[in-house]
Amino acid sequence: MNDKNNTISSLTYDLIKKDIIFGKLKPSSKLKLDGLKNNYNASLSTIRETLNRLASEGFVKAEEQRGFFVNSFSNEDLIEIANLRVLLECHAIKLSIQNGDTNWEGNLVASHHKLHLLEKEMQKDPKKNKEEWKKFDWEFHLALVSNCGSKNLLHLHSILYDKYVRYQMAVIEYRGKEAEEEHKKIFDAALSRDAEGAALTLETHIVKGLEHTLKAFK
Amino acid sequence: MNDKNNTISSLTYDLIKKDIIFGKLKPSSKLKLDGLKNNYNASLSTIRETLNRLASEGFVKAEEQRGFFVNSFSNEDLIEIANLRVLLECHAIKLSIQNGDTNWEGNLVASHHKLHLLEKEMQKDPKKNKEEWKKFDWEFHLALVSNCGSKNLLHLHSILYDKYVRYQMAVIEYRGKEAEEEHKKIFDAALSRDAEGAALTLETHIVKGLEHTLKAFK
DNA sequence: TTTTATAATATGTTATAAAATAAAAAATAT
DNA sequence: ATATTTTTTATTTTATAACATATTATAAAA
Repeated sequence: MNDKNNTISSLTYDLIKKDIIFGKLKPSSKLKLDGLKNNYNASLSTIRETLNRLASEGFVKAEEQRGFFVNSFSNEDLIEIANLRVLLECHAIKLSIQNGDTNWEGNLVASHHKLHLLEKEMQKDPKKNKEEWKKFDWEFHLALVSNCGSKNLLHLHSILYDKYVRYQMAVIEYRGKEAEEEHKKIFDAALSRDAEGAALTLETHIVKGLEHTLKAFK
Repeated sequence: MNDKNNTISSLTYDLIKKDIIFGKLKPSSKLKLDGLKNNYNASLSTIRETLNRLASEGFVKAEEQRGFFVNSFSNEDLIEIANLRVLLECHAIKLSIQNGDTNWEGNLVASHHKLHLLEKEMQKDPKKNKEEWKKFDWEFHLALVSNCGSKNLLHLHSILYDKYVRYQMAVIEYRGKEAEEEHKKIFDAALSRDAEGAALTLETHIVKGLEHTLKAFK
């Protein structure tokens, strides 16, 4: 998401997207234009613009003449998203590590450190601060792939990440220590420029997360 | 693109997208709201909705307070798109072949046959009917991957295909006999359920197309 | 080159109308 | 009497137009 919101449109977009990802707007629920108009303080056209954008990214489903709905949850969808994330993110991390420079490395160290600190806190208080966790987890995963050299790839990846995380946010339990160790392993492999190793660990990381979320849904 | 256009919005979307892909709306050109409003017979809000959708798919670039532009061409962008297409389409074709059933096979035979007929015509008259060629080429490539079992993957693939083809459409020369033979090879491999072989030939097919387009741009 | 004035354009809201869908009520058949 | 269909009513989406404001682009002057 953009740091600055110069326009009401981009602000509304960020707000609604966030509310979808964090479950304030529930899966499958109807997004009534008039309601949104009031809740987000924007005009009808602005709301429609926003929903159209979110629909083409796949957070919202647009049914012609019937309106907009928050995209529903399903096991198949989650599995698809996780698999795609594996495909793209593992590809990207390999490229990124191969191209990696000092700047990239510095950024990576910083983001892992911040994530690590938060994860330690979360082991005391597991349901604390989902938003903050999402931010740091994202920044770490972004740092890993940021040097892949493909804007198109990074863009697709960021959307898939958000879709994946929406499912995670719907689950109560934090995966905890296990995920933390995986992060550390990926981090170490990346620093030692072990592209294959990093990609493999990243894959298990995502797949384990998938399994954890699937289990919680059943 | 949708078969039916129940709403002005979806019609306008199809028309503008088509005009971008086939170069009627030139890369980097400004998309003035008032102009589009008149050319596509839609209201301002409808035009803005459309452009927002196209922007989040990456056909249009939205610059806040400055308006909308047709996404520009660059070698890097084309290379990124081709590489992503390889990554996704080769992954999808392998899954699709593994899952392939009779229905899939029938559809594949039909679409390859139609493409083949058109390609023979195009060898006589190479710059004929780009739109039709795009349609049949798309239907063949879609048939190949259609059984991959992932809606999310198919959706991403369709967008990448369109982006890739936009570059191809900007090039005068048709690649001809070479591309035709590659299609045949992919087709044969798919029918004999040789997933790896099909994926490898598909990769060369896309990469050769990339090289051809890059050469034409220089 | 910088500043100022003007024109053009994008952004945003409101009001309004038409078309389609959804919900409720009435009528028909089982 | 219950279930199903049809009709009516209400709600909602889609679409346009008119309008106000803010920003950017252009041209002229300092």
